[in-house]
Amino acid sequence: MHKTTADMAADTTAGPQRPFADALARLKDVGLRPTRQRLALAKLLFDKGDHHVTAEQLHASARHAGVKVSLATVYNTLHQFKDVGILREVVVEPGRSYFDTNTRPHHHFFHEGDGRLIDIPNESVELSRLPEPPEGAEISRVDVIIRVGDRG
Amino acid sequence: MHKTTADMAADTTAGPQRPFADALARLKDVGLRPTRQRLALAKLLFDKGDHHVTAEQLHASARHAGVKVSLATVYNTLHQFKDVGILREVVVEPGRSYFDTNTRPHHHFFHEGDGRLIDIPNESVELSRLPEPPEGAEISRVDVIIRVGDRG
DNA sequence: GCGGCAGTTTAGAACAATTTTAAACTGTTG
DNA sequence: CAACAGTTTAAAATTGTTCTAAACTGCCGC
Repeated sequence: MHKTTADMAADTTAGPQRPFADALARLKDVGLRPTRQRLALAKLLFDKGDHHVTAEQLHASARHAGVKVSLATVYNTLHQFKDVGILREVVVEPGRSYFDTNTRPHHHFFHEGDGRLIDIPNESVELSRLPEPPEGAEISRVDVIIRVGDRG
Repeated sequence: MHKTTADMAADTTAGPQRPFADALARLKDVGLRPTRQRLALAKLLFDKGDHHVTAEQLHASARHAGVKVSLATVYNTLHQFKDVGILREVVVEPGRSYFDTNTRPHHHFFHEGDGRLIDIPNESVELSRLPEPPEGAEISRVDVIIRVGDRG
């Protein structure tokens, strides 16, 4: 009836880019138990290059791909992946979170018209002066968000 | 019973910094009818230097100051002020919007521990290289958000 | 001053995104 | 393969925000 975890791990016909084993390895690496839903979500997230998704979008593509997973689990999983550092959260719009599979240092264009988020490679932005952080605090990350609109 | 708008305009005992007339003038400038609640909110926002508030916080300080205003009106007013450019919206946390009374170009520290937002003067950040915006789009704003946490 | 209408305010309902809850399920370990 | 911790789930709860329809209030002209 259901595919077992072993069945899925054996399935090499799956992703267009990276083989399934990578998702398994990745989960083991970060110490998350490789369950059926985590493996499936990891595959959807990491088997097709850098991109951005909302929880709703990932849930939709999972169901679309025939994966039975609840929205709550998608939220849980996204946050776990973020906590262990294989995913990064980007906040650009009030009331909606995007998750970015690119965890290398980089920045973003945000298109205010259609809400699309586009990666900017780190080297394309040069920050030649930064202020001192407030007393007792240290910088954890610098986000540059370039908001764009359609040319008038 | 109630103070009239004229009564409020005549009240010079009010704000610690700028006189009330400024809020009135500001509203007239941007073409918003100076109602009792808009005047009171403008005073709370602009009479005490640059700062950041959420809708809930502004609502709380209004009621604390004895101003009778609904949360819906606070939201409406914040958005109107933003639309006419005397307020700016800053998005740093999923599910919560901050409004900034400083509309000059500048950036922010965001303290991940306590959710506090701190202004960074424009000159303290130098962006010496920026990428080309995507085809057909133009840059409307560049936000630099420096996320900080307590030193470990 | 006063009538009246457009612009405002409001309480409360409605909404959307996200989180929590408590119970059922499943990987792993012995 | 039993058992327990970790995981998933549907459903309810929460949170922040927006909408709605009705009541109210600045302001203009007389």
